[in-house]
Amino acid sequence: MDERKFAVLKAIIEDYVTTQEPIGSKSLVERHSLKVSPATVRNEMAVLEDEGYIVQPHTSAGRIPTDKGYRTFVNRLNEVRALSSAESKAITQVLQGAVDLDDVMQKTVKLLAQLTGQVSVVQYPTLSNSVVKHIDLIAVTDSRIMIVLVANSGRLEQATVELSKPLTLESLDSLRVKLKSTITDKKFSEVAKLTSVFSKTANPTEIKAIESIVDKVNFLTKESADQKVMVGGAGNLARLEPAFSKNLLPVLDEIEENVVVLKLLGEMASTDDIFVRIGHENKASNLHSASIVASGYTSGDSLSKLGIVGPTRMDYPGTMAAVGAVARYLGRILGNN
Amino acid sequence: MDERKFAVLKAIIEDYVTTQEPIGSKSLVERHSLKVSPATVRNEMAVLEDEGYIVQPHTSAGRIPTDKGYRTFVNRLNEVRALSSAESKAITQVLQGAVDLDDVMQKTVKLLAQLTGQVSVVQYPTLSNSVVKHIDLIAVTDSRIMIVLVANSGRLEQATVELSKPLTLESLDSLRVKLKSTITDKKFSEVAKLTSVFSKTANPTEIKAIESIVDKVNFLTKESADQKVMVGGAGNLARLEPAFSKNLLPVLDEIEENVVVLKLLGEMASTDDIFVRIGHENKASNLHSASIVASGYTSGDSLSKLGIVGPTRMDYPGTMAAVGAVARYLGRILGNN
DNA sequence: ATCTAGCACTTAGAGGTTTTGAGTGCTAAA
DNA sequence: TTTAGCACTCAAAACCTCTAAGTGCTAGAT
Repeated sequence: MDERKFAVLKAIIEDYVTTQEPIGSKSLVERHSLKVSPATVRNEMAVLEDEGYIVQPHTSAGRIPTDKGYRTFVNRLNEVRALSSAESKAITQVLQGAVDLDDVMQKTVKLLAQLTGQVSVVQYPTLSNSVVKHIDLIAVTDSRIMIVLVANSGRLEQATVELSKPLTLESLDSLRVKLKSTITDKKFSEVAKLTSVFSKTANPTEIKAIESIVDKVNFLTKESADQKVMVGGAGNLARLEPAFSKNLLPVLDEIEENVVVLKLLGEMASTDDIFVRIGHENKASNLHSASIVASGYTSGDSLSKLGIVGPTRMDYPGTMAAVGAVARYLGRILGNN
Repeated sequence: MDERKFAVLKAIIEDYVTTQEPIGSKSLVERHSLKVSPATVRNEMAVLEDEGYIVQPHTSAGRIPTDKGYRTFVNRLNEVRALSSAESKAITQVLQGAVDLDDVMQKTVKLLAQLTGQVSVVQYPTLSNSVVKHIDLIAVTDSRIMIVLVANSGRLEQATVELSKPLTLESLDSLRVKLKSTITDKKFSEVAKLTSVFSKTANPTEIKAIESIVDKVNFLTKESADQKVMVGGAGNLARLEPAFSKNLLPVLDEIEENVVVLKLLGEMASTDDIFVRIGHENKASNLHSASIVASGYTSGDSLSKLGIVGPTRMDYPGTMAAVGAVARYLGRILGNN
């Protein structure tokens, strides 16, 4: 595609994104300082339409971009726009103020939603490559044990176990010590293997209690525990056109279920590039009018993901810049460098 | 207000809530088995309008309830409708499956949103009356200390402290032991007082590190740490009329800030009755077309709150039943009886 | 003393028509 | 290759009419 055609496509996309209305040749020439006449632009537009980059909603209307149009536009954005200094300042300030991991995640998800005006999703740092930094068993009542597990990434997992018979403080202590020495500094993915010997060596009367505690520990360190995400800016949905949010509502409901989101994010490239999936590039048919902009972020040795979901008609450069910047800062904060 | 007038008001409210359209005398008589003619109903309606319980959007239209109308309707609901057995079964099943407090809160907020179809808010169990069950200091790296604090209610608080100079493992151990013995089984509200002596006795080279750790502990146990809520069902906003959600959007933004919600909930009666605030009964003017249904719930010795925000035109009996039931079950689950 | 049938009156909104204007494609000249 | 000019298209705005659901009032029925 030659330079001028692309300029026209770009202008159409930019105007359409802001006005949300089909763009005609005349207003295009006016708003952008293209140095040709509307008639020339019309000819270019006809070609662009033939080639599937734009369409006319009806004969006498202007043009709107197709998925293909957005795609080539995004592909040509060789370099991601830098955020304004105010924006990047905001990011650092907000994230710096966070006290713990949950707080960081919450602030991040909110930040992303505000910067982009879309629904945002942030995955917790994955555990599988993490190392157990600390484990503790706490008797909240005498038959209710709370397990606290801390990863070197700072992520904390907890669970409570309800025992059918109370466990004496002594055996809880001994179990704690044994667990601690066995799994501290080991990878999360190895924990289940390491604890498998526990049930054999235990005092028979306590075997059941110990088993259920160890089970829970294994559960917490299992892959599935990775599947944790935070969703934010759901209110932004209401700001968008009803037609769109209607489509997306079921998705949102599922988003709160985490599973779908993880699948979405999982499908994204696993590098820390910014990844964009536009309209029909999404497999799920209820996302055919939606785009996803995501990026990986690294914290220590784990790679996790974050991103936003919005209508295909969105400000890609701005959104990509925001997603990229937030991913970068988040990695920095978590990686502590 | 005599019996029949109330029956008419009630019928109008019920129909209006479902159809969302002004209700006329004829359709009223048809749908409800009032044993009088439309003309009679019309007379009653004229009186109800004079007294401010209902209004006509325009001369030739039916009537819609006013805030006052809803209010008297709600006040006459002397006994809260019981939930269907399917519903209460769902509640127990969902809540029983939760593994830890965060999970309980998240499931609760979601449940409430689904049952009522509104935006829901649940406050975490307050800490001020809780007792410290456990405290631990964990060196994530040598200059990064994580503090873990568990309340007898099962609520867990964490924070990380970044030290300017690393602390030796020995002094960390001694601090941990000292902290543990000082504040375990003490009320959260007393912690700050108890730790105030720490800075005097500490080894001068470590004084700064210890101070910042103790500071953080105090911060975690301070009242402000109480201010934690979870919001859910924001997607429901998009389902409601745009006119309404437009009004409520700024509120939702703030809701994510927690502060407003807490204020809202705080204003509610502190008993565990179900509390309803309708339209203009809300002080905030952007809530003038919204109603709040809330209830306190008790877990152990702490009283916290939960509720929903929706348009004035809502199914009060159903919503009140749901809020009440969820509050009751939540208290039961957390109180562990 | 109530209730109700009947009727004249009101009016938002549904349905239909006209007008407008932004946009197009094509042709022919620059 | 670009552009001015022009006939053509069509969604949406503006306007108009008519309908139907609703009302209040009056006078007769219970």
